[in-house]
Amino acid sequence: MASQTEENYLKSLFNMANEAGEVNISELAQQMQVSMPTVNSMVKTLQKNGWLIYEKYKPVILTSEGKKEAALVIRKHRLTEMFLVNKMGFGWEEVHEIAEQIEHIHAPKFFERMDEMMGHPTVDPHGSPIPDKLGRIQEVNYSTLSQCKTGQLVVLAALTNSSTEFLEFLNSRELNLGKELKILSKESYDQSMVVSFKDHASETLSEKVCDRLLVRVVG
Amino acid sequence: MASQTEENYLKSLFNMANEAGEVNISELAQQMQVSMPTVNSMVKTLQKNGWLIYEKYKPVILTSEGKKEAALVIRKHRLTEMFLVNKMGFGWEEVHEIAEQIEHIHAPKFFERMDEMMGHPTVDPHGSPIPDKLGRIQEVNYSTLSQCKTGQLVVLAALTNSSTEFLEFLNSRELNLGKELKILSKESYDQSMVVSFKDHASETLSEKVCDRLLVRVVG
DNA sequence: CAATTTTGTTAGATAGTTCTAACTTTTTAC
DNA sequence: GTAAAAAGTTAGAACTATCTAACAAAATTG
Repeated sequence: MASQTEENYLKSLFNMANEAGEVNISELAQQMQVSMPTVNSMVKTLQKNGWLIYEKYKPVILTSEGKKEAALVIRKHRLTEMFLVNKMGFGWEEVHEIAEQIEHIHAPKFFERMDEMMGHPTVDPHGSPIPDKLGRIQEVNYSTLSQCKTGQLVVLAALTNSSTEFLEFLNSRELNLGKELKILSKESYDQSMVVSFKDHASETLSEKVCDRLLVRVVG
Repeated sequence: MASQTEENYLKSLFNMANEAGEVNISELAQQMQVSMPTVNSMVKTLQKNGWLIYEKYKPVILTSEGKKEAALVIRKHRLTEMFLVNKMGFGWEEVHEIAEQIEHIHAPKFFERMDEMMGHPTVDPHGSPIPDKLGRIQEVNYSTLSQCKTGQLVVLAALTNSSTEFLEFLNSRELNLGKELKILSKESYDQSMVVSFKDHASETLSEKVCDRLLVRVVG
């Protein structure tokens, strides 16, 4: 069984892996907010425990067991976030830090019960997919709002970034998942976009914001 | 802030303290399932951090800060147990191990929300009092069923032991908190008691069981 | 391609929590 | 009131997760 620290490394590795499934030591050190020697010794431990493959001066690669373990921690995290929002009344901007702790609880029944109570949700409050009990994650590919064209009708489905500040920004504009947006125009100078809500006035969104909004095109 | 290990020591110390508030090193070692040298070094740490008073070869005594810290961990434990039973449908025999982990979560809002959702409960599913936000614990003094006399009418209010096995025994007899029992007789040979339930046949309970049932006398 | 920068490794140290072995103090019991 | 038992302490070690300093390899860049 992975320690809490190991679980956090696995989670980061899972989230950072590129197409080749590789992650550099320095990237991981930055992500984990520890020094490179710390990562160096930890990847040796993780390799010893079978979670990843590591060779001197090479990027690390998760094994399939490592990926599964990581996905199961992410499952606990995302189920918890969903539970906190749907069953306990928290805002989507409040749940990350709490879930960051609860994801390390070893109590299968507890997470099973959450899952049942919510009717087996497939995404968390930020639209990220919840891996299944076997650690399989169903990838959905949304477009960023930036990639959409003027005139398109889209539904806000997920976020590429879920920082508290961004979530609070979205709250202030009443931009929540499921919101239908019509793209009125795109400013070629700064890539900002003007969108209208179903029943509201129109709103201008900066490129930075548009890059972080994942949408499903519906018309 | 106390570490998870420190919190566990404080909790045990709080629960084990006698009238004088004293706990021996060997008792604590047994309770915590570690060696005496481990306890010795940990009580030095706990003293350094202001949680208790310790002198060589003397029993240890919690400071008021130590008591408060312990009570707040116990509060989180008991609120969690109550939440698991009342809001998530767990049985009272299933919740201890889960609460044992969740009690170490640092997220005041999370426990506040549980407390609110349950309408500020004062006891946990086993009848133990839930300390308030300031760590104050309201002591109630029930009698054990053993101490009661033939003919008395009592209500099951709490337990002196909440082991899974005992709770499963109580489940098998449909003995839950709030149950009204009439004491029909007491066997002087082995101190076993015959009680009748409101709407059931009578049942014989051994001394061991009667010692572990805390009741409120109602008639 | 050689110099510099970036990335990664090794060595050695620290802090927390635990252990065993050996020793000391306190308590118990004849 | 001494001898044995129980309780407690010290010393020294291990393991996990971290650090800094120093060095080495790989990548970048003029």
